[in-house]
Amino acid sequence: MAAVRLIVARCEVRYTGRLAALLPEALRLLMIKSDGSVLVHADTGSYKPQNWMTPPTVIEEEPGRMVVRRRAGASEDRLDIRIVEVLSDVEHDMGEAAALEKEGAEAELQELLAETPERCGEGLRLVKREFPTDIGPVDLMCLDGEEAYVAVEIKRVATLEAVEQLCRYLERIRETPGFGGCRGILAAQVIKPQARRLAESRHIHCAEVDLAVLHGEREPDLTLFAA
Amino acid sequence: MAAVRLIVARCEVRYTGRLAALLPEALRLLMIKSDGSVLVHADTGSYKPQNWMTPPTVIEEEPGRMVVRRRAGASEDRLDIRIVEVLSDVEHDMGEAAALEKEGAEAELQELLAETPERCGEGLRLVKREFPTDIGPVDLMCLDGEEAYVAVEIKRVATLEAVEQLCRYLERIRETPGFGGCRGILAAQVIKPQARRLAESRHIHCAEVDLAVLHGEREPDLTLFAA
DNA sequence: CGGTAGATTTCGTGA
DNA sequence: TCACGAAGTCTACCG
Repeated sequence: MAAVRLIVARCEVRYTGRLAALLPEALRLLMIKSDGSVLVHADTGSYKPQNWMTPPTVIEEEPGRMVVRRRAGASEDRLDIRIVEVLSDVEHDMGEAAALEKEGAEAELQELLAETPERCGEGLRLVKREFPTDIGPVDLMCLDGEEAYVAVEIKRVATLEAVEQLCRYLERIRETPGFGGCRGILAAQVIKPQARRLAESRHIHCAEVDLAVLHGEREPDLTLFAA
Repeated sequence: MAAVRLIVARCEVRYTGRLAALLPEALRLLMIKSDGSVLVHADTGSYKPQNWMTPPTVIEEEPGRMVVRRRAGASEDRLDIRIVEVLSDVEHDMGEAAALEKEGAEAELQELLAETPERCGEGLRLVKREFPTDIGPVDLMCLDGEEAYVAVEIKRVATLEAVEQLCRYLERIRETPGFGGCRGILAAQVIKPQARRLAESRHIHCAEVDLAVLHGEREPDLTLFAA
């Protein structure tokens, strides 16, 4: 049954599991979803609940008290809600909800750069997307004008981590016969200054790419949502 | 005014900003908090809203439509909500909500290990917490029984990243006069197998620490929540 | 089920 | 304000 239950109550919420957390007594909003999720929201603190339990859960309810348990191996996670006063308690049937359609995440950036790899570096042409190594796939494997391999790591925002990730891959790739001279390129919409410095000190080229420009170069009717 | 407005409505939600996302028409729960946050929840998909806008926001409302805007430099983020049918629209005053008190996060682990550094390695004694390097502070700097420096990186869960973070620090520390022989130790409640392998291949010692044991060794009345 | 990487990450802290 | 690192991260994907 696809429904959401909303309770506005004065309550105290205690979480024990990976850590211990106490939410002192106050008016709060409890949201209980049909998949067993329990969210405790306040009137501020957007997006993230103050306290919560992700499914699968077992919910025990008695007057003045609600206990939400989650079984995941040895460590028992639980949410103890001590309810002092209930101001509202309603349930809404929600029916089916279609999935979210997204456009513009890293996956799309990779798609666009696979179409025009020269945006990452002059003369580049694509060899393979998701080029496999034994520790995971590199986003793009290309060849440059001098027939040398170039591994491209793509990020929406490139941080130090991205540089490290690319270096891990390069380490492995260069051990592969024929790939000894493989270069690395970090391509991202935004490259953080520290990431750029580390990349340059490791002889990794940085390419900041503009999504709008990339979009302008492809067929307009390929975009998900027309204007 | 500390209040939360809850709307159950059949609606379509479109986000444009860092990416474009479309949520097709369906029954959804809209939560509007007093700080301007707008959350769109479905009956499943716990914790995370399907669509949202973080404060500060400007909300325009007219029959059948709600537009939430956020100004942050050049890129205009906006949430367009086309409302077909409103099933419920209520507002709840929430009063003040005290902050969450936490215990058991990485900060506490660092505190406990600073008190008993020998838990990370035999004969260790603390020199300094948050020992500075030019790329950021190392969690603990210690001396071992042979008067050699040891840098300790503390994590709740240690992944590959943690190893690389520690390696970055060690690189810098060892360039400092007097610290040329500085060793590294990775201390965590949980060390992922791959992280352990990488650490060992880089001659970094791994120490899995038990929070309960550490707790048992300190003054009982220092704990946040008594039993 | 465990591990890795992405996220409109969000959130806090320190410079 | 900006940048970095933690998070009960959560979530999707791949083995």
